[in-house]
Amino acid sequence: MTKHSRQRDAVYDNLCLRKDHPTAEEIYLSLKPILPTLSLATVYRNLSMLEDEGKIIRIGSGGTARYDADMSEHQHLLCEKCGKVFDIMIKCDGIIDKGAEKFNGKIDSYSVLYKGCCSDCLGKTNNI
Amino acid sequence: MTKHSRQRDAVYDNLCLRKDHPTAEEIYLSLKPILPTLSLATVYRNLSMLEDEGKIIRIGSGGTARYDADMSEHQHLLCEKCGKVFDIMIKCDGIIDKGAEKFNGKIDSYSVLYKGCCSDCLGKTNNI
DNA sequence: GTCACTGCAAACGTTTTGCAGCCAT
DNA sequence: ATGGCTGCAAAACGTTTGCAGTGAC
Repeated sequence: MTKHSRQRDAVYDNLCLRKDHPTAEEIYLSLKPILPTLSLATVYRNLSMLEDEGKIIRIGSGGTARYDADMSEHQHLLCEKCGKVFDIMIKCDGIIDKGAEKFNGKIDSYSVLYKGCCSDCLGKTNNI
Repeated sequence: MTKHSRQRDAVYDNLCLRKDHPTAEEIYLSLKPILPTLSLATVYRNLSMLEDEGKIIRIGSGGTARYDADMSEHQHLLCEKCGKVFDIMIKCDGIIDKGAEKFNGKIDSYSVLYKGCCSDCLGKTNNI
């Protein structure tokens, strides 16, 4: 069914190598010099496929979607000043059981999104 | 500064009365019969204002934003079959401290988004 | 009377889709 | 040679904005 393509591999490899949590367009811009004919639509298509395959996750933090190829259990923090997303490497043991006690259905997964301010932005003027 | 308006009160009241977590358009459609001249842009503008005032929260569950006027501490579950959002009334004590231990910045808030299947959808055929 | 508010329409940014051609299998 | 993939352009989608006019204070 699924064939390989230079473009799909490039999108996945690019995401694996980066520690930030790029948007589709950031991936596109980063690959464009290497694959000059690459189209943004192809990046979107491949990101969806990779997400469906469970190889990457989409972080829906509000407006623009960001992506992450690190599938180990961890959570994210959204810096409300600069909009960047940071990893928080914690496991929340028991949080699914806790939720299941109060919910009359099946819980498959959870994700925690913290909001706050990253250390870079804290360092800059605390004023407006 | 902030004046009252029939439209803003209507949006807020509508959201308070509903137990589902409507989108902006669902609120708009529900108010249109009562306020026939109401515009979708006004609903969006008022939802943003109410959010800024801290009277409602926006649930960013992926594509379309949903809103909730219940400001008590609770979390949400997104049913992956029907797309509805359900309340899960739990407090995750200590989860901010836990995150703060692993993050070099300031954490203001957290939200947990569970994914799974609601009891209604579980009841229906488990097949595709 | 002032100024925040509304309605409308047009603009916006992100994401999806239709299509003809291409390339991996 | 098949059919999943690509690039392009256009469309779709949710949301925001500019503007002239209205209504709350």
